[in-house]
Amino acid sequence: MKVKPEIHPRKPASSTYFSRVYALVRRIPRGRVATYGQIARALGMPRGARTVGWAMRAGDEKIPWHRVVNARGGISVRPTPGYREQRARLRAEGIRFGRDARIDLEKYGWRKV
DNA sequence: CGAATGACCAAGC
DNA sequence: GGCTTGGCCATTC
Repeated sequence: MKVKPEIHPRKPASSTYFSRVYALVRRIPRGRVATYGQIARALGMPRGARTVGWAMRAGDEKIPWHRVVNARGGISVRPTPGYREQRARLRAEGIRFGRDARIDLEKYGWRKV
């Protein structure tokens, strides 16, 4: 049976790109959400959505990471406890989820970017 | 430097 | 509408 690799968080990113991602994520207003791809584009990486996801995973608790969702308006990170937490936080900000646990990006999407 | 990683995305069946 | 595939790209080892 396969040994599962531990989910040790890789070192918190201390790089400029991540910092830039964090800076942008911090600007997402309460009650709004942005997508990974949206943030990536805003930073000049139209195809670097995955990298944005990494920045989140690298984890800095000071940022409103819960306001970042995927392009379908859904929450990633499902098998983790973070999923419930993210959903709870968003709902606390007045964001409603559809039947498929999806957010209406037309309504709650952050357009500032 | 090469290989692996991953909280993504768009396109194709 | 859901599942699979390939591409993306910075960071890590």
